[in-house]
Amino acid sequence: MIASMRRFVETCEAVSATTKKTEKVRLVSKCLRSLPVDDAARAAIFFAGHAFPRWEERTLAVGGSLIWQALEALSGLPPERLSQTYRRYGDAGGMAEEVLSSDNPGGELTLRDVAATFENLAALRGSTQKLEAFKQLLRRASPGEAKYIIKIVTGDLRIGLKENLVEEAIAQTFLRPLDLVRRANMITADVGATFRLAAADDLAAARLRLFHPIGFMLATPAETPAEVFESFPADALVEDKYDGIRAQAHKSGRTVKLFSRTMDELLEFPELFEGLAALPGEFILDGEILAWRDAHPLPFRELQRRLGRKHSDMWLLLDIPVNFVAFDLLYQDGDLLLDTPLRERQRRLEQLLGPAPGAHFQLAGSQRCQTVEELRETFENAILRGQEGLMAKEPGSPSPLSTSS
DNA sequence: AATGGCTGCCC
DNA sequence: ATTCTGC
DNA sequence: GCAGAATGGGCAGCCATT
Repeated sequence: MIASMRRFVETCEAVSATTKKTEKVRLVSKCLRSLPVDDAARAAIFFAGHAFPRWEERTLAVGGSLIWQALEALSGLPPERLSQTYRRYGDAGGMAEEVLSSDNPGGELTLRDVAATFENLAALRGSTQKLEAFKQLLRRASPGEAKYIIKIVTGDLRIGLKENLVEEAIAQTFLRPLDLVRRANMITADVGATFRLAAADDLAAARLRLFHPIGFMLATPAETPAEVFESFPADALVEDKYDGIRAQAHKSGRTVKLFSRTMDELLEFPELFEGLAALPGEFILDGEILAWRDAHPLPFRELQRRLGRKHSDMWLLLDIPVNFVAFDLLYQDGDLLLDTPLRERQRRLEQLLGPAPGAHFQLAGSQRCQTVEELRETFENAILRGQEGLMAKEPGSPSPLSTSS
């Protein structure tokens, strides 16, 4: 019985060695199948290049510098040699594998060990403590294991495998419909949890939890109005493309939480909470937070100054006012609306916000365009109003496929 | 107390 | 976020 | 056309150093 971390590394190497997606999926599936459920769930997260489930806010705060220091200490090599090796790989993981002692057979580490060390690293304070703990982990690892530990720490395996393919591997492992797997993963935002649900044949039971962010629908760019109509032949619903911060608003009772696209809680905009709390019922809104003054959006740069602050500064709060522009309704009073046509979601959204959304709130004005000329005009108009571009959506689409132009 | 490096997170 | 690349 | 890889700018907080 080989230790689970070694199996993980062998699979990564094999995945890296092929360019075929189906082969990658097969390899990952085989690995997941061979592991006990707890380990497989951890492996699924690691395969996706994450140290923790996506919805979690914990971070390791171990970056290039700390990795460098650890490798310098463990290899005993001079910085020039390290730089040389780094340049050859362009990747700290690859560098580690070459630079660390190949006398170290490793092979004893389990995925559980690695996960436990990540927990520890996240909990430790200060780079000094983190460096020590990190070096200890690498000392227990073979060069190959160190390579992938570092890749996970830097948040990217770079072996042509992303969470998308891990979802496919999960579907294949248990012969579940891929849609169901993707849906469960969107709801849980935790590919390890998704693995468990699939293993238990319980994917359909994945339940939305308010105040746990769900996956965001991302946009794909389009160059011209004509391209938009290639995607949506009939007609398109068009909104301004806002240059702000994408945010998901969860509300139930008097409780309100905002989440960023990376599923971190946004605490920097307290003036938005009251208005959201005052709206009726339970819901999840999708929208954009904009710096906004005198009926005009401010440049993103302004808004950015309010980001990342632990304590909201009253001056800044007055200096850079914000609005929440709602453009979608993903959940309302027990109904998950992911499969509901956009028209219907927008109808419910309008209803929810009412004719006069409170201060700090706007409903994204969506306009229907049926010809290329119409769309071109709307686009030019948007630019004149200081917008970045347009978002185009298909009225009947369940999940908003969006474009800018 | 001030500075600068590092890290993370927005786009 | 954008841009590039390989399939 | 797509998914994945590679890259960039700018901000704030935290920690180590001085």
